Amino acid sequence: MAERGAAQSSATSGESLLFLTDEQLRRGIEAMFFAYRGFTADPDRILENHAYGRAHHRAIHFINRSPGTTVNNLLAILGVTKQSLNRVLRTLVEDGLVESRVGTRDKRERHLYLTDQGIALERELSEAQRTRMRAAYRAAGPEAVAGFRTVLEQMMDPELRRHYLANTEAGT
Amino acid sequence: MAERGAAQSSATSGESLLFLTDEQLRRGIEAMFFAYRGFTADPDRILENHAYGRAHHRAIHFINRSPGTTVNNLLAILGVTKQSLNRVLRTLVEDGLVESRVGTRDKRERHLYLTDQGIALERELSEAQRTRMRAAYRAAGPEAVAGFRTVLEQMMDPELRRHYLANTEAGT
DNA sequence: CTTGGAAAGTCAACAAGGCTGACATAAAGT
DNA sequence: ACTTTATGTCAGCCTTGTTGACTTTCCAAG
Repeated sequence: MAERGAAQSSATSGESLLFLTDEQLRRGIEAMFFAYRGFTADPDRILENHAYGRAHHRAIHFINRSPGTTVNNLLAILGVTKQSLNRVLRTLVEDGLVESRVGTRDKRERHLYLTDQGIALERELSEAQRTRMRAAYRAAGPEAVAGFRTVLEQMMDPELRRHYLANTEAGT
Repeated sequence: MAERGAAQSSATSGESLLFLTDEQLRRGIEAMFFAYRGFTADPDRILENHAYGRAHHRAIHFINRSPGTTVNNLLAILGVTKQSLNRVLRTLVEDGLVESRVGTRDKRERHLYLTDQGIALERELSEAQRTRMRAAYRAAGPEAVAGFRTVLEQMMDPELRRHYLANTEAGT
């Protein structure tokens, strides 16, 4: 009962729009919630042993993706304040996981690189995450994976979608 | 360069396993990251106006999904400590969005219900979230949506998958 | 060459929302 | 009667986000 809204138009159109009912949308919302929990669970466990948090993981991930990226660029991707990011970067630099090099062209900029130690932690974290993702992909099959990626891309803010698409092959 | 691991077996097997390469997995990981940001962006904006946070949203969502649910049940779904959840529930009850009724069969239990005011906020939040999800679903199409849901379900911890599957039609 | 503004860093203070540990109460179960 | 379960609460801690103010560095335009 009480399934209003988009569901109604399914009779209007030729094709079935049942996948747009509020009920189906609610299912999708909960799927995102529960899946994201699984998505972060493995890295979170590893980070505990290193006295780091999810914020450190994010920084490490994107520095690894685009070595030499600037702080400003990272800020745009992560969407936090520079104070927040700086606190995380400082501990990573102090602990010898990240190197911050003054820019050659523009010496105001700091270019960020993972050290060997940083690379090691990145591997540990991303391998755990990939293992879960790989199992999910394998179980779901290639067509499901294509749909998965399509829907996720559509859910992004346009601003962030740029960052997602930006590294199709080059950045690594 | 340097695309090792699962990619290799693509030649071994008959079907293409290119969707299991580390590069494709990394893309999926970033898709989850950026999409989840979009997923929470709209409700977060609304919550700010009401001086609530994401934790309140989660509680409201699952109480709405399963009216009369107990505190213990909510704890299992949300995966936080009772102290953490209690802090959130207390403010929601004080503000008149949630009603906590002593159980009839077992008087130790508290059954949680949204008040009219709580229902109003839930609508506002979920409608914002559904609007984005609906746009993404519509743009991606039904087959992509099916794949999306399949992969997400595979990514969940088995324990949480139970809660996801538990309310196929009944709970609402 | 000076000056305006951008990029980056820092300090202080605060809030949300996690956590642990300890303890209280009521009710159910044995 | 005793134990276990469900819930609530107090105190204190941590991470990670926030704002605001301020400094340093340095490019670039006047």
